Amino acid sequence: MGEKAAVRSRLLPVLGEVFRSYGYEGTSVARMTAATGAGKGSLYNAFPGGKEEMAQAVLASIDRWFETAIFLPLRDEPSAPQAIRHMLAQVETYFQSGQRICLVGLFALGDERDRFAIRIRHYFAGWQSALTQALVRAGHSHTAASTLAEEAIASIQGALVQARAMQDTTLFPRALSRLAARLLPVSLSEQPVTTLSHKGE
Amino acid sequence: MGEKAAVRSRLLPVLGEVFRSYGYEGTSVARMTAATGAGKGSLYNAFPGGKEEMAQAVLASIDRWFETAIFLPLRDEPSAPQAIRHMLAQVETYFQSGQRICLVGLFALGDERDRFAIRIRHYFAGWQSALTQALVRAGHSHTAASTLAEEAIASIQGALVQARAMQDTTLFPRALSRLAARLLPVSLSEQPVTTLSHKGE
DNA sequence: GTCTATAAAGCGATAGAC
DNA sequence: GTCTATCGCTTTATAGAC
Repeated sequence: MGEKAAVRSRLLPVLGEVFRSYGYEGTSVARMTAATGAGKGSLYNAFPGGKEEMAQAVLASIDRWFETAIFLPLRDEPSAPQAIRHMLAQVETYFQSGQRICLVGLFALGDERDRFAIRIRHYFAGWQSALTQALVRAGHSHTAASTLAEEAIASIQGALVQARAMQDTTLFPRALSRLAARLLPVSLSEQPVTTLSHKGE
Repeated sequence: MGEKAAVRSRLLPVLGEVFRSYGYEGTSVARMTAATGAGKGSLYNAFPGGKEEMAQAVLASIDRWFETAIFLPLRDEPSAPQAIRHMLAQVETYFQSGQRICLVGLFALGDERDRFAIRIRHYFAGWQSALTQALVRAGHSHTAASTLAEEAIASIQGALVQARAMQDTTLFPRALSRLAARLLPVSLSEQPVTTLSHKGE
């Protein structure tokens, strides 16, 4: 069982990229074997539930990554502005300046929303909640913070759609730097966002 | 030929909703026949290029609708604020308060982006250009208007993703009313956009 | 012009050799 | 545990009756 879990976690990142590239319906087992190098037998041994279990596991691993890398710092980091800057830097890296899409957002738009509703909702709600907390600690009222968080998440998701539609690699970083200006107090947002690579949590 | 075009335009709206519901890969000919009531023969008679031609035609019809209903007023309406209010009202209706997704945005995120790149880009670029023109007429500098237009389109696309992810029907109208506050001068934005319950932030 | 029957290919998933 | 062969089933697309 421990061995199976090791194989799963080795396959998960690759499977994630396949789902990202082709969507849920467009991802075939043939494409998975091509991308992972593993045979059908290995894939079904690691994920007896087949394609659906693979997608569920991929979504869960994405959720875990965001939880530890972004949400947790947003909730716990003593300096709220630093946590927010950290979020923006992590988001820029994770989405590769807009050249990598958000799989959760893709599934949210499609028919897959119903199948993966709980995980999709959990991801967006977790982000909203964590960012709201950071904004409250940064001095905003709760209602203002909640609104601002909602706007920020929509801006990120929208910029990912827009950047891919326009095939403009400058668009997503531009959206993030505007976001920095809106989320951070003026005196603090003067530090450039993109260049500060992981100031830590 | 004229008859064929009539059949096409009768089928297009239904095919559009099927693509919206199931995505490009998820849309099968069987689902099309079920939704339209037409047999496979009729579908392939109207669209000899099959599924791809159908999707191209759907995207073209969406683009035409936005062009006449939204982009053209944004460019030509003498009162720029009125054109912008008109845009927001049309967007709210078209996307059914966020319960209907943007097919162009869905295709932009997926693998379909490459196949339909020109049309997808044309849709987003046309919107960006028309809204920028309206904002310039409303008194913004060209660079400010361009930035604001980019932000507005991202906010709309992002709010559609977010609304579906959270399954929250109040989210999209809320995003639109915030947008009204940002795009319109204060004195003019006091007029309600639709029946908006939120006066802004 | 619209239908049904059918073809050829690909799909997810399983079985069984090793 | 990993592979290949294979099973049903569905897919897109075509052919031909009407």
